[in-house]
Amino acid sequence: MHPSKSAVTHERIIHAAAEVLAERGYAGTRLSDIAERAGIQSGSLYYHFEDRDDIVDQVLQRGVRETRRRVQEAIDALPADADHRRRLETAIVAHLGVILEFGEVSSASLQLVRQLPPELQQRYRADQRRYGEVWGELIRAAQRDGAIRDDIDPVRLRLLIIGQLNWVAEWPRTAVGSHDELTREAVGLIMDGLDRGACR
Amino acid sequence: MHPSKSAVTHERIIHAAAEVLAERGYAGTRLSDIAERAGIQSGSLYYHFEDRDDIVDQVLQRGVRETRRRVQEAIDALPADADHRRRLETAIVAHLGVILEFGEVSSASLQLVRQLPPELQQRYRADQRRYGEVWGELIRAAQRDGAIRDDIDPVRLRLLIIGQLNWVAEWPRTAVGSHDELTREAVGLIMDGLDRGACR
DNA sequence: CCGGCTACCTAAACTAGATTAGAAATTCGG
DNA sequence: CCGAATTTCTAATCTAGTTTAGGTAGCCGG
Repeated sequence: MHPSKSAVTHERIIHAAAEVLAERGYAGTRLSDIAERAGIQSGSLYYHFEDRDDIVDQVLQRGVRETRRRVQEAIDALPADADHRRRLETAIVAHLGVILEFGEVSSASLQLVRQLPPELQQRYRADQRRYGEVWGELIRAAQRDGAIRDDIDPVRLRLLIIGQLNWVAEWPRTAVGSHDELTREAVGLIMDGLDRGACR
Repeated sequence: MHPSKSAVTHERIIHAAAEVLAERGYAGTRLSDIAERAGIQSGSLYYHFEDRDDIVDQVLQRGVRETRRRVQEAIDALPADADHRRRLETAIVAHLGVILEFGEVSSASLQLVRQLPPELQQRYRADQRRYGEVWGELIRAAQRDGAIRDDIDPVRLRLLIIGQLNWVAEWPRTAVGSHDELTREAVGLIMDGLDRGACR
């Protein structure tokens, strides 16, 4: 089965919308902008989507879900006996990977929440919470077994880490540089900050 | 001299606008919302400001400048012989302090840049760069003297740290908790991550 | 108590953008 | 190549929000 023409266009629209959302914010995103980047007329968007919010909704949903999927996958791919620090490090690399790869989409979905009308916001928070849980597990387990310092509230620790990674999506492209190098640096900064007393 | 009535209102508007901006983003910020929170009629805004963008501009400008001022002040207040780590730590505390205290304004000014029309964006970037320089100095000096690890590019290091702090403005209020505690935790996380090899 | 200045209000004009209805074009199985 | 289904376009409508123009109320020095 070939992807129907409609499916292809649908995809193109989602991608275009993600870019515009990241650039302009929720309210600043005009259908005409999306349409232009997708190479169609703005009226034509209504063939593929209910309305403006439907587009936004799908973009955001895809953002979190994709991120969660990738992080979960990366963790599951570890050998069963991988220790806590290794698991955390893997999650960090995966999360940052998504941000670097899908800068627009992920930063859009991460950062736009507050701007959304309550209706959209609510549906979206559920997904976000589910993703937070993945990290919550990792961190609590690591603290419980003494693999990382436990003098930081686990929730705040999660937010501090994820926030640091998320902000990378805001960087000017020139600062990002090599993805590998940045990843190495970010992991180093975070992990050594997690190290509790012990020397390397 | 008493602050003129106009000055007071002006202030109230700026504050109201900052809140709305943080909530709704640049394009989502309606004059009517600002007016409502400031307790006046939306047409009356034009007595105090040129136009919509003028309001936005002043909010953002105040955001960065106030942040820079406070951080700079905190550093200058240190004894002349304070070491590099102490200086960095002070900057972190000060920056986070602004975010916690002026959540709306600072998060607005930090996060909205990309959404702005080019005109506003440019004027704003200049201020932001100047603030970046304050940190740039601190970090480069610390690395030069071996006070912190130098295997992370100084620019990226600055962005990683500031970004982590900035994201706190995005947190749900419930997660923030005690300001002192959060500050302690954040400083700990960052500083120990900066420590290279040495044991505590 | 008057005139003028400051701070604000009201309502109407203007504009940009979302949405809709219906027509045109494209695709594709037969 | 035909015609139905799919996909896209066009132009008009509707709405929300910014801006403008002109008016009004309070305040203050004389």
